[in-house]
Amino acid sequence: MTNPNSNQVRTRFAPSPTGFMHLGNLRTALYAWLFARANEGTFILRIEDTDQSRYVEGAVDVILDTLMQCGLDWDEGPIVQSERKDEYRKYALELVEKGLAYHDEGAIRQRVPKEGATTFSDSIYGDITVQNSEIEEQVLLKSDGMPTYNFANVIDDHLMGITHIIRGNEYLSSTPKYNLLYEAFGWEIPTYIHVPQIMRDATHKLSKRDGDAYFSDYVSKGYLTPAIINYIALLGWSPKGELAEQEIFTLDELVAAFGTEGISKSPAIFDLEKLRAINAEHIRRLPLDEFTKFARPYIGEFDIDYAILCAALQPRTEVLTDIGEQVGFIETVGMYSPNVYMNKKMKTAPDTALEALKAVLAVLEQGDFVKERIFEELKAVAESNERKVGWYLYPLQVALSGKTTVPGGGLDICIMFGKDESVRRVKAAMELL
RNA sequence: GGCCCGUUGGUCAAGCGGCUAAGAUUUCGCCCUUUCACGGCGAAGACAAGGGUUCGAUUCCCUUACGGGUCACCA
Repeated sequence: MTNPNSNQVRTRFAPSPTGFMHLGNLRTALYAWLFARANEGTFILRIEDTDQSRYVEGAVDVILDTLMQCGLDWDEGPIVQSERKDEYRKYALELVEKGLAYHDEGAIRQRVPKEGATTFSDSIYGDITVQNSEIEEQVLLKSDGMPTYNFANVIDDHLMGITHIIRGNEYLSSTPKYNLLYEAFGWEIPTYIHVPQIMRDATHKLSKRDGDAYFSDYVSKGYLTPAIINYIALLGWSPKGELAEQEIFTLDELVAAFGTEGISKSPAIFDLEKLRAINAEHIRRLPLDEFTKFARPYIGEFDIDYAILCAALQPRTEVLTDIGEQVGFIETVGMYSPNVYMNKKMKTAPDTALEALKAVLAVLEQGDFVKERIFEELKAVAESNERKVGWYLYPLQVALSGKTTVPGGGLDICIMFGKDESVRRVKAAMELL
């Protein structure tokens, strides 16, 4: 594989192809990638498929596609463990020869000293000591010839020259076993970086059965990939120093800010509200044409001014799926109660609407159909009657949409529709009054 | 249950022996405003409990409580 002698940082992401991409796994991949990139190191992808019974067709593609979509490019791999059976067998037999492992019912087990203790050091949790009597003599090579995760992991991490092992802290308690293995082979022990878990609530992990644990779930729910990455980066890690206040990050900014000092020891609860807020901020920061590209599929095809609509939609969209409901009035006004004309602040009511719409219609029909002109003239009308423009514009909004709230002002959607459609809708609304 | 790990507002979190204990989000006010948003300003809300150590503990140590992880020929 590669020379294990280089001093360069080498990290890896080593998922099992068992289904969709879990957010916890994705975050681990993100940290490993960030650490490699932040240190100008190498990021390696390895597929841990030593349990054939758990293999899911297409799962490897999901892993590759997700990483690519997220911008987590790998420099080496994917290395597939099931293709390397002979390698593991060789090392297992070497241990047997040294007397550090033994055959047991077709499998090969690690021999663990009965006495003494094993101490390992973790960058996040510090030194952890475990009595050897607590460590079980685990299987290294299964009777089907495949290595166990624990064994293949050590062999591959060494052979691939991994310098920093970044993984979930569910592996914390099996780490002494790895050290014993490294020592048995006389290999250098890598730096361990165990990261805390992502929880659904105080007592449950974010798990598959909740239907909200997978990356793809959130993409289909209208979240932007960079926002998801941004959010999960912050689950268990926070920037230090001058960047401590920053919360919105692009992937490049994360690379610049990332460091293991910022990784937390305690688990983090996944909070949908916060994800929404971060997603909303990412949406607001999009250039209008970018936002328009994302928004178009949620709007549909109409003869309207999309630039006006999308500009109005952008600050009002927290997740892309918010859009549909906001634009429903474009296709058709639908039924609505006259009470919709009631607005305390604008001092409008069903019985003031007709007079307002008459005045509006006159202004709409007479001159150029541009926002500034229409607004100025309506304002003049309003002032001469000692009223606010809203007294006219709010009824216009209702006439055009049948809604109490729309994206943008009444005049904005009027321009968005254009003269013909607007006049048609205003007249239709007046018929109902 | 044994072993290991953790515990700052509802949530994410800063803090690393001396602070009126940051910030974000959420909620609620006010301002801006052609609705609603966005934006601006403000408010509410936290060191799990008890012992030590110390002139002084959110910070260090111990105990308890609570939570999590792990004890597979799964990863």
